[in-house]
Amino acid sequence: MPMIRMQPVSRSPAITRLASLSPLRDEDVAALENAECKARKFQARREIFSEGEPIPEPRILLSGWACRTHTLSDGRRQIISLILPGDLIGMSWHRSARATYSVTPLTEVVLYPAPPAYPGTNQGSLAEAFALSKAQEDTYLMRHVTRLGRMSAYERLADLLLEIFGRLASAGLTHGNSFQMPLTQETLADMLGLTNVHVNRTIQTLRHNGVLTLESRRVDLHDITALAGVFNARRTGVGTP
Amino acid sequence: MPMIRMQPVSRSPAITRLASLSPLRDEDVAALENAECKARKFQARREIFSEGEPIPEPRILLSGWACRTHTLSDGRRQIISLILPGDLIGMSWHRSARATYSVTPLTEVVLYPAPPAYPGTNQGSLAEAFALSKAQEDTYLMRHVTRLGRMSAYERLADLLLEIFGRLASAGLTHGNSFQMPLTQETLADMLGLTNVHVNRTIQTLRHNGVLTLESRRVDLHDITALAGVFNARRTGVGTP
DNA sequence: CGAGTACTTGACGGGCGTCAAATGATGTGG
DNA sequence: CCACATCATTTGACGCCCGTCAAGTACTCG
Repeated sequence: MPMIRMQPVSRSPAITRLASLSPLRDEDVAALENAECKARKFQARREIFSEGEPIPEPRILLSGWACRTHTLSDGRRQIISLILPGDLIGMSWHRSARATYSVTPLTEVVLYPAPPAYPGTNQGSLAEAFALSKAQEDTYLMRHVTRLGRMSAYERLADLLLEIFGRLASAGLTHGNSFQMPLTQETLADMLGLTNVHVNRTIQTLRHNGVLTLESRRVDLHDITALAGVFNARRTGVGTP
Repeated sequence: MPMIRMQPVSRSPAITRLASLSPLRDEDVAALENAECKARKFQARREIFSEGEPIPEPRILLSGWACRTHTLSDGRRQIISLILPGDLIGMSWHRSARATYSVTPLTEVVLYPAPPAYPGTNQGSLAEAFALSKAQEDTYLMRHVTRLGRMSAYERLADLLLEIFGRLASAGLTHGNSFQMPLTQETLADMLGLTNVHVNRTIQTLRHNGVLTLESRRVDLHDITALAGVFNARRTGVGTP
């Protein structure tokens, strides 16, 4: 039998995820793997950079989970977006702009500098992957707005878990219908605009309805296609109903 | 007395706003004014483009108000962001990406093509203004998430009006503490994740508390500095409290 | 002048916040 | 290896903010 050329299984989740956006050339993969020697580790809850500071050089999240947060003067905290392996940190439209959010690891994380393939400079496949990653990020942010503005607690949680599942799947971090989720219920509450108590009750309901299993930081979504159907956006495009 | 060189008062709000981001050279202003001959008018509520469609060429909003919206399959509608004079429409990280939102005029609007000064290609002041505009847009989107996730109806409304005031001010569209706001209470509700009924009650309370006057589409914020103080973000940057 | 749209107000109910406490998990030091 | 502190999860009681339903009042426009 002839040998079949396969994706190396050793490829990191971060690279898997970027390659899912735009098929990477060997040189791109090499550039990414090269940069990994400059990887740096950050502890959970120790802010990587904070609101008001200049945004540091663009980096890629190699492993672990992080988030962008915004905190009001009285301490209320809102998680703006999740940052998962393969996501970009600190790549913005304007280099010298100051951060209007903080980036905080939710677990121990490893970051490394993004190879210089900024979108627009050339049209290599890595630049394309970066551009698509940012475009996707915008989309998730907008979905998050809809989630917070127009969904019930029950829907918010289900919708968020679906998003996380999809994102982790593109990094090869899911197994069947399940994945590891290192978020406390308090963190989920800060994402979803709820309290930890109500997140807990909502999880109970989801469990009771057979939608998911959630134990020891592992989520199993029992019927992903059914769930996904519930949240499909209308695509009519004929003005307000 | 010697003549003093002044900004031409005839400058459009859109150009005023872009110039506030990065001081524009005469040639940039000329390019913008040139493009105005290709301006096109859109009626209120007639979608400019819709979710799922490819994003058309980048344009600038010259006059009127528009918004990005997302509609769930059961008709619930969320306004993702406001688009005001001088804002960019359809400029994204990835040209070929499809829209995950619709753009709808809230009033009659006039758009015209953005001169080809895409961020990154050159570092002219117009490209800088565009990049800063997009960065600002991201910031507003993130503030919107915090608003929806962590603020009461009363705070959401006050905070939104403050944002609108600031944005209109940079376009020269405010007069003292007041501005024209062509939004119905239903539209405000769709922005703030509330119902029109509750928006109405909340406005009553704001009026009663002497925070604002709002009649015949004109808003007057009575104490802007006091209001702004309430919503200042904490800037400690020393981890979670 | 009638129809449509936006604003206003009331009554009522439910989803979610708040407060409090119990139980379980995790980790740390002696 | 166990005592103990800390943190996360769970559950209950209670109340308020905001949604829902409904009706009535302005305002605009053909």
